Amino acid sequence: MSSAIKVLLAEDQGMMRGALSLLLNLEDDIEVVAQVAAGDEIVAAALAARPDVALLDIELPGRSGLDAAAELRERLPECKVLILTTFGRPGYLRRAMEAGARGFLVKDGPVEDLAAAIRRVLDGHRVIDPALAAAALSTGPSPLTPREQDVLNAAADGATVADIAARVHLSESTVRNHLSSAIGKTGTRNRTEAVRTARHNGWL
Amino acid sequence: MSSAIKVLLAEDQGMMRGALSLLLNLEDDIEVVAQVAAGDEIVAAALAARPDVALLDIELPGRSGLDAAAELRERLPECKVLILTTFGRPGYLRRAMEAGARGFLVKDGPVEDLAAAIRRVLDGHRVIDPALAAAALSTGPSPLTPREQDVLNAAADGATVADIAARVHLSESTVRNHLSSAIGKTGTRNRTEAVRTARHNGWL
DNA sequence: ACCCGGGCAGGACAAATGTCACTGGCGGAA
DNA sequence: TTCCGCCAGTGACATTTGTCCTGCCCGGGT
Repeated sequence: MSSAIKVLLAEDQGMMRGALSLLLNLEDDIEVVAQVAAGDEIVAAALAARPDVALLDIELPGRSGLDAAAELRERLPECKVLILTTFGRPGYLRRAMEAGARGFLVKDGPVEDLAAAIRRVLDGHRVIDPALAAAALSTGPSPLTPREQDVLNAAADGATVADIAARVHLSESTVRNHLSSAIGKTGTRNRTEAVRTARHNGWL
Repeated sequence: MSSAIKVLLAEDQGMMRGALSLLLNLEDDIEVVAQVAAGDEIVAAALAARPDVALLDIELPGRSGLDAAAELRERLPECKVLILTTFGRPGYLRRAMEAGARGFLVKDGPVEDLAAAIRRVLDGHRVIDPALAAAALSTGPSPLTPREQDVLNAAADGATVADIAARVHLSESTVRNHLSSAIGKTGTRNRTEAVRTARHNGWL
């Protein structure tokens, strides 16, 4: 093989990262040329290593993999992005596509899928679980406005209205209104349930 | 090698399970003789395959790995249990030790640790991250009574007092009392925070 | 025998939460 | 321009939540 496929691997869990890296290197047409554990290291590492494919987790410390994917499209368009995530949330898939990702894998499927997906993506194909795609389409895009997302995020760990207001720099009244609106849009009964379903749909 | 170390692997995430399995099988003194994805399949698989070491995740569908570990000690005492978990919660470590586990690994560390830990555990040693052990000791055991844990669990997804009362078969008054008590013991301000810190400490 | 912790339950009360109506500013689309 | 959605804020209101106090039952330990 004159030129192996160069892969960048972004994954925070050490054991997972190490195992995937070893595994991919066993394939004789794939070479892991960079590994990072944090989202804010992705772009710099990619610019240095010039991978053909970037294999990105979404939930990473420092910066979301989706975020990094969007910047990669600008700065290194020849690098194809393949998202590899624990959760097949409809909103994640939608945002991944909007960020220019070429494929979307969940960490459930068999490992064999991984190398195959990398090759298919490099060939210009898209790799998406059909069931997941259907779910994403049926769920529709997020109904939450940016502020509502902010407030829900701030409310996620049990903060009081006063806490949230301080964190987001809003009046308590406004926070209450945004929370109420988010509860309404998610069809739930309180902020905790609202956070739950928003998370479940990948809206946060 | 006349007799390789026989390992049972319990892990719900398909990609992780596959990768670890392949990886361990690369070691010429280790053989993965059984793989399960659910907690309630562990004991049956172990009785059938008679592994030397059981590598168990904690958070599994069907049944907790800690639970299964306790039963394994009864039914297959010659099989050493090694816990492999995402979260190094103090309470998890404590419960793992009480369930008779011989080792406790978090999925962060390097993959190389894994095979080494398996060999050490088989040799009769215990494998525990010293920092984690210190945290477990300093945090102390769970202050929550069984009922308080039930109620917190039922409250975790945003259920109202009425919902919880119905789920746990208690009066609303009693639920409020248990919640208030749990909030006090965790040093928090509301049920959401109480659930958070109880989870964080591995008390649920 | 006693006390004590856990469990269960009810009532009363203050505080936090969720809802609603209404105001106004802003920017984009028709 | 007018309309509409998002944003920000206020005030009033009903509901929920959290706290505290009371009482009772039980089982284990001293």
